[in-house]
Amino acid sequence: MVKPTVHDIAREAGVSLSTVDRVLNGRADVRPKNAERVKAAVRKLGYVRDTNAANLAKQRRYKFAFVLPEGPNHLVETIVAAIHEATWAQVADRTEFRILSVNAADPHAVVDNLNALDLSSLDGVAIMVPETPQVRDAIAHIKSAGIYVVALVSDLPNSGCDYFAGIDNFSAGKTAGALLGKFLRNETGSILVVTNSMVARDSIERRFGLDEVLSREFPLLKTLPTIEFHDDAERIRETLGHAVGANPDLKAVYSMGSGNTVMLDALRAQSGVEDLIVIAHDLTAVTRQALLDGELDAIIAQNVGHLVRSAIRVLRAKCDGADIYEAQEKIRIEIIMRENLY
Amino acid sequence: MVKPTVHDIAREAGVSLSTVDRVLNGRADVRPKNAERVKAAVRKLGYVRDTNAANLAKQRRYKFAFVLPEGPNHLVETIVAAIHEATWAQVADRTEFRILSVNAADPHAVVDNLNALDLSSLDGVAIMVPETPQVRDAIAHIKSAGIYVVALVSDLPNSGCDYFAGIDNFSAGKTAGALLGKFLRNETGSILVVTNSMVARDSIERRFGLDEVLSREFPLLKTLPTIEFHDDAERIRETLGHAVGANPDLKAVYSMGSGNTVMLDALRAQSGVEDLIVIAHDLTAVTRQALLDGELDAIIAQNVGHLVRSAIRVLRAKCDGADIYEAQEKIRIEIIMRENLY
DNA sequence: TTGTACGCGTTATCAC
DNA sequence: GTGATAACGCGTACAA
Repeated sequence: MVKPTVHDIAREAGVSLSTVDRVLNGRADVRPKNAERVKAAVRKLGYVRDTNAANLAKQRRYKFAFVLPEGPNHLVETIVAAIHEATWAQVADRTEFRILSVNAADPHAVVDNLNALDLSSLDGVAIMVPETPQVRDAIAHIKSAGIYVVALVSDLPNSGCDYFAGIDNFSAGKTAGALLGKFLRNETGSILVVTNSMVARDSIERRFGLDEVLSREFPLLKTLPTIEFHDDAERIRETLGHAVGANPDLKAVYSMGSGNTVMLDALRAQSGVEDLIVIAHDLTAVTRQALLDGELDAIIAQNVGHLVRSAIRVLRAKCDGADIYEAQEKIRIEIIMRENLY
Repeated sequence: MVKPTVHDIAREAGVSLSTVDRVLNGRADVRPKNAERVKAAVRKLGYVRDTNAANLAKQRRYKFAFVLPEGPNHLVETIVAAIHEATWAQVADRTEFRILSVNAADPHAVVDNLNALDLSSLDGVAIMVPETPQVRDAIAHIKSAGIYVVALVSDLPNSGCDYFAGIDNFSAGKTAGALLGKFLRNETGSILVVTNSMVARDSIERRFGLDEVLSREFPLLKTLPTIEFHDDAERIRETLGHAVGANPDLKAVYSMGSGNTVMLDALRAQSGVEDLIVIAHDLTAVTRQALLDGELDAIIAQNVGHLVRSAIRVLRAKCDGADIYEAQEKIRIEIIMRENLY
């Protein structure tokens, strides 16, 4: 039992190769009778297209773009590194990438960049920006050109994307909560929650998840209001000092998003915090080192290499009209401690 | 800048296509001078063989075998499921699998099965059995037939395998230790360590890792001697009862390997263990449910789907003489709680 | 609708 | 040893 080819289909259906091709790819009108015979032959022989042979014949090149937030951001840097690394891997075969840096904080700049994409030379885009009405419109425009769109890291639930590659941030927050709860079992105290900015929906969702778990399962622990420090090192330092002073029962710090560097700096400069449990998000050079040094107790992360490869595979699958192998593409919420650091 | 083809190489080197082919595939003797010119052209143009086109031309079929322990074992069942699932994925393109169940506890049976493999119709094997001198010899025999061998789940460090797909069990034990230590921070007490059998090197390595971390970082916690219960539900029940009675300071149970079902059953039947921290290995139907029910606090696992796909990719890369994309193939030690269960 | 050249690397002939 | 040539596998695309 060998795999049937288009030739087998043509013979079985009693038509020419080209007719088979037209039916399979919907290129032009085929007499209904013939079309039906082709489809019957496909079913009967169990034909499945050999994507590699097709790509060879078509000299197919997949052209994808990544739209990422600009500015100093460790997570984005690891994503860029992963894209470059993937270039050498099997997943990126016949694939070329363009990386676009946009000022994610400025919706207009984002939209301008999205609209400036040369849609005629593009098959798919992976986008990592916050969802705004303007972004939604820009994505609708991109999609109307027949280009596939994948949301990366941050979901864009109302933009009609073809896929979301990333973790469920609500669950990520719940994971942090469960971890804090178990690390502090039987203890009473408060938890300081910090983030760079609550504008990103990620942080909001994580905060919800955190509170949900803590209030339901660990009522002895109290979360303090979220502190946003907007890239202001001074501010986080002051806030931390104040929080330590005002909350003698402070037991932990949860850093929900970017800005781990300043948070860790502030922690180092502060006295009386040696026993604090500290949990942060994202595995980067900074958090990795902090984990090794014992400054962080655990990191909640998503595997960035996997994330990028997954986005690429999904975009390719969409282009090929192929099924997505869900089990492989699922991005997991990872808990990383010093001992299982990779 | 397009990808160079064999034709480009021939032109650049000033030789014929046939000579290029002879050099690239080592088919026949080529005058050293010409061979060098071909190699220089390959380097200069950055030629990389298009594996897909080559496989198409060769009508390549990869034939792999998985050798797995027989008998009731949830981990193995999930591996088998993952193999079947991978059959439908891109990684398994042009690939066919044979699954061999062997009585892993009987070295002779294992070797008989390995020796019974039809080496002439095989390109690679993934093997999951304990290492014994007999197994080592059998693997040497397989390798001498030019077949690639990957150790799966359990490393076979002295058998000259081409690769090990699995986690470092020493680190896995350390991870469990760190988790227990942090879950029980500031507490004094003892930890019950159970496994089905300490014969498997996995359990031994995990135990070492556990003790290493606990003794170095969490001296307040004491580990009890490992209890092996050899598939004996009665035994684990008795042992647990005894341990609870003899150690009023018992704080946690760590299940190092297979046999989670009986361990959990015993725990359910035992009174006075509601506050115990329980950590187990491997994500299976049983441990998943126990996690959801709150009977387990955390699971240390490896992603079985990833493990299987990785073994397949590595075997294929070996067959193709291609590089292995290490970052993708690394199997991570996962910490799974109810909140980040997938 | 059909025929056939094409893309890529491989394999086999037959000549020099 | 080396070169020229053709056929092959698969799906595609353009001329006829």
